Amino acid sequence: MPELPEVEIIRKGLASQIIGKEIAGIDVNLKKSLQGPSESLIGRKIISIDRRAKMLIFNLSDGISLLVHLKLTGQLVFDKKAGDKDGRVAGGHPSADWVGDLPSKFTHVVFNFSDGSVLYFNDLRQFGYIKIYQTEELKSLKVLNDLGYEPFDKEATPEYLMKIISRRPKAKIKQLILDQSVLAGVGNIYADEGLFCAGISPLRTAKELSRTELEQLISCIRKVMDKSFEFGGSSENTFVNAFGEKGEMQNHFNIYRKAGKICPCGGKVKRTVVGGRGTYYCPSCQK
DNA sequence: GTACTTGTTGAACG
DNA sequence: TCGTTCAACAAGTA
Repeated sequence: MPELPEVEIIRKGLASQIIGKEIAGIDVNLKKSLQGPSESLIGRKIISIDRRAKMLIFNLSDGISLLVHLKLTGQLVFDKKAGDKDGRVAGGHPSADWVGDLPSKFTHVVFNFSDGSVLYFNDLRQFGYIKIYQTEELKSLKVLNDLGYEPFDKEATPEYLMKIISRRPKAKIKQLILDQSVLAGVGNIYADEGLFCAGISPLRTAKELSRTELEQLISCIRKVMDKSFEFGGSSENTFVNAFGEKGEMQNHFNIYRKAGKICPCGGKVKRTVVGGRGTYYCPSCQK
């Protein structure tokens, strides 16, 4: 499930390949996966790719933008040549090809570029989407405007969090950092890993945290995300980069999905539920 | 066969 | 109006 680091990895990978390419044709196999007048995209070029939280924004020529959310199982995979997955490997990377032949039965949208290359949108659980907008419309789009600062923004400070906490005195710290209007781009994995790194229990009421603890937490979320960039993202579920390759971060989790395992501190990792989400923590070193 | 998982939205509630 | 809780979405995995 792509969170901020994974989406950023996809953004970089795609940007290195498809900037300047012209859309020659589009196959829409599942209507809800591509919302809007798809025929209006024909002939447009990809100008740039931005990321906001866990969303990607493709800016096309003539003031059109695509807003892409991969949700739980969405994938964007680029092939240099349609029907030839050897063309998927860029820069000599060995193919950890886990996606297999494309299109597959989970390929819902296919962008065919004028040079014969292809971009596949695959989504096993069909929660993800690509929406077509006028670039201008994005400024007033609720899903974008409601987002809080990202963990790497300089505005993401303990004071920023304290201000939010004062409005939400009952919220548990994990619920707050998972809330996209608080820290945009943080998902379940990096919330748990960040809290573990900071030695803070996900069950703590946010209001009880000191300024120092909040500072530690922010720096820890950055640290685990940085680590994920290094390892090419987490592929615990269905994440692959733009070339269909898995990341390695899941082999370096300290706490996520480790219920019953022994924590480096010697304690036993527990699973519980916070805000309706599976939550992993070590009661002996997270206070 | 059944429970569970996951991010986000939207509805219902106080 | 605001915060909080919870169902809904899909489909594979345990």
